[in-house]
Amino acid sequence: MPELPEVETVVRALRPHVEGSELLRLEPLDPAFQGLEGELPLPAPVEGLSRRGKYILFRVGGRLLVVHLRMSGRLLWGETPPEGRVRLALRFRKGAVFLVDRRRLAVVEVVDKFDRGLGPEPFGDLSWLPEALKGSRMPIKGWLLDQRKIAGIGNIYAAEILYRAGIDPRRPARSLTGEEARRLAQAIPQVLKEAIDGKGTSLSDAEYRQPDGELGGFQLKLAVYGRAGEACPACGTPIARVKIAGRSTYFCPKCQR
DNA sequence: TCATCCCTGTGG
DNA sequence: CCACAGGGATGA
Repeated sequence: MPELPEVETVVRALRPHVEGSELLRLEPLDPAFQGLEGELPLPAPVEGLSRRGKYILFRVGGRLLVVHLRMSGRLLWGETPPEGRVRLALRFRKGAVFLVDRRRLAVVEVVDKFDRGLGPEPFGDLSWLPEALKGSRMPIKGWLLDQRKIAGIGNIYAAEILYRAGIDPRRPARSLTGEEARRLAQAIPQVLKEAIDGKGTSLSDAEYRQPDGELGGFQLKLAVYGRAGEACPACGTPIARVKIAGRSTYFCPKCQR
């Protein structure tokens, strides 16, 4: 479910609640998380809350509590447990962070050092991109989804970014011209920032929520994702859907070449 | 570089 | 009933 914009939205919303607050205890409500509590020297203040790619990092007592929401995880802030399958609670004096996860795919662990082999964040100077694409025969869509190459892009935003850049998602990465690669390098941070401004994408109300339970807003601005058969906003051509690397991929066959 | 699997729920 | 779902680790 959550890609970078959703994870960033979650981190920004939780930060004022947890940063500098004392984490009192970790309650595993799902057996998979038993034993996690012993890994942290509690109680201890949360020294920092940050995001790297799609990972959420709580710095506590010199260690890192790492959360990845995968497809269906949510982090909600509240005083009492929310509806749904609550798997873990991080208790503070004034409330708690609840991990809700319908599919039980979310991952939580405690580490001393965070190293997942992630590629660079998709912001700032992306002038390295054109050169990086040259080595790969992967479809450009698959390349964008590979977290080792660039961190944080998922299935929705890969589609939206390639639409914005006017590039066919099936093209081998190394077939992009310098001009196309530069368009891509522009589209990546543009689309992601717009999605963060929109507080993320909630496609169905069963999935992504902000920590206060509200839906995101960017689903209203999606140009192609989930819109197979609908008219391209620019040219009216029906949006096509194909599978790339096992994932549904949406694009405009006329605008994206 | 690709299928397969993890897990559960929903929608066609 | 089966296909599919916003992610990613794994092994061929």
